[in-house]
Amino acid sequence: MSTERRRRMPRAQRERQMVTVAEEMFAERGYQAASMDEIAERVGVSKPMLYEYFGSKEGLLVACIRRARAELLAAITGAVDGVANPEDALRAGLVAFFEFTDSHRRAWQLIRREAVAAGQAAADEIEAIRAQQSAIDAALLARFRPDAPQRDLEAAAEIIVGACERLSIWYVERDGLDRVTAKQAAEYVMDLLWYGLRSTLGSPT
Amino acid sequence: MSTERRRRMPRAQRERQMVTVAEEMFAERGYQAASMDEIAERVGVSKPMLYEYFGSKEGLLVACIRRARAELLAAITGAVDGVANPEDALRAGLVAFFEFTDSHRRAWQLIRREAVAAGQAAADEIEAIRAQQSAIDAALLARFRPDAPQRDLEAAAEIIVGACERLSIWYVERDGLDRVTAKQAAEYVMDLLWYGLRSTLGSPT
DNA sequence: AGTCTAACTTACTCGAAGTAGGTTACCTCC
DNA sequence: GGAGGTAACCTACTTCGAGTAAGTTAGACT
Repeated sequence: MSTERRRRMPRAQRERQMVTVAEEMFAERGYQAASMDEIAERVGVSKPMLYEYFGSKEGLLVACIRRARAELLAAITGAVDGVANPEDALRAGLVAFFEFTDSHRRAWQLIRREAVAAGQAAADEIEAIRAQQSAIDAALLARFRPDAPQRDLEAAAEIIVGACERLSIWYVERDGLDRVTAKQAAEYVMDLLWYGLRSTLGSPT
Repeated sequence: MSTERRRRMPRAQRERQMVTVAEEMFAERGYQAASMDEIAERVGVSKPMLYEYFGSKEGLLVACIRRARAELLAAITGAVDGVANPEDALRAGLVAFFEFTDSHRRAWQLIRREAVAAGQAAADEIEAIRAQQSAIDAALLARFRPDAPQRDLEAAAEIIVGACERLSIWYVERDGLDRVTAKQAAEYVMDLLWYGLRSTLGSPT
C-alpha cells in the first residue's frame, strides 16, 4: 500500500505539470483520441481541475502550443540577438529553428499534426507561431534591405517560413538513415534562398 | 406541403453528393463542430448512410481530402505537361497551384485547417498531398539536373512545397487589399528560388 | 406478379466533454 | 493554538454526438 498522499500544489506549478502531461498525451495518442479523464489521472488529479484551469480540452491544447511558441521564440531571438551581419543572423536563426524542432520533437509534432483538431482557437494559436516567425524574418530582411517594398518583404518572409516548416518535417522524418544536421538543413535553405534574396529585394550588396 | 419525394440514387452519385456537402460543412464549421447528423440532413438522407459509405466521420473527411488531391494533381499535371523548358514548366506548375488554391478555397481551407482533427488517416492523406507535390517538383528538378544528388533534390523539392503552401495562405488571406494574382505569387517563388536552384544543383546552364 | 438486393430508415447504445455543488488542506492573523 | 477564509480539490451527474443493430421499401429484372 503506497501511502503516497497526493500533494497539493500552487496553481502555477500544477498548470505547468498539466501542460507537460497533456503535451505527452496529445503527441502520443493524438488530440482526438486523448481523453481528459486520462490526462487528469496521469497528472494525479481529477478532471474538473483541468477545466478549472484551462476551460476546455481545446484550451489545454492552446496552452501546450503557446508554451512551445514561447520557447521557440526564446531560442531564436537568443541565437539572432547581437549578430550584426544579416546573412549570419538569418543563418543563425535557421540553425536555431532546426535545432529546436529536433530537440522538441514532441511539441513540434503536436503543432504540425494536432493542429486544428479542436477548432478556431488552436488554429489561431498555431497561425500565431507562423506569424511570429514571419515577423522575425521580415524584420531581419528589412534591416538588410530597408528600401524594398513591404509586400515583397512579407512574401519573402512567408516563403522562408514555409520552406523551414516543411524542411524541418522532412529533416525530422529521415531520422535514421543518413542523418541531416540542423546546420545542413539551414545551409539548404540559405543556398536556395540567399541568392534570390540578394537580387530580388533591391540591388545586391 | 412539398410533396418532394426523396429520390433514390445510385451509390456513386450519392457519394459524390455527400462529399460535396461534407466539404461545405467542414469548411464552414470546422471538422470538430460539424455533426454527422447535420451533414446527413443536408444531404437529405439518414446518418447510417454516411457510415455505410464512408465508415466513419474521419473516413468522410479523408474522402474530401482525397478528392481535392486528385483535382490538384490534375490541374498541375495539366499545366506542366508538354512544357519542355524546366524553368517554364516550374513556373507553369506554380501558377496552376496558386490558381487552384484560389479557386478551390473551400477545399484548400479544409486541407490546411482541419487537417489532423480526426487522427492518423486524415493526417496521412494530407501528408500524401504534400508528398505528391514534392514528387512532382523533384521529378521536375531531376530533369533539369540529372547529376545532382538525390538528397539535395529532395530538400529543394520540400523547400518549394513549403514555400508554396505558406505563400498560398498569405496570398489567399490578403484577399481584399492590394490583390496579388496567382501569376505574381508564382513570380515571387521563382525569383527567390530560381537563382538558388541553378547554382546549387550543379553547374549553371 | 413475384423476387432479390441496393438504398434507405428508426431507434437505439456508448463514451467522452463538460458541470453543479460540496469538501478539505493549508495559510493567516489573532 | 484555534477560528476563518480561500485555493485546491473531489464525487456524481448531464449532455451531446459518434457509431450501430435490425428492419423496411423502391425499383430492376426475370
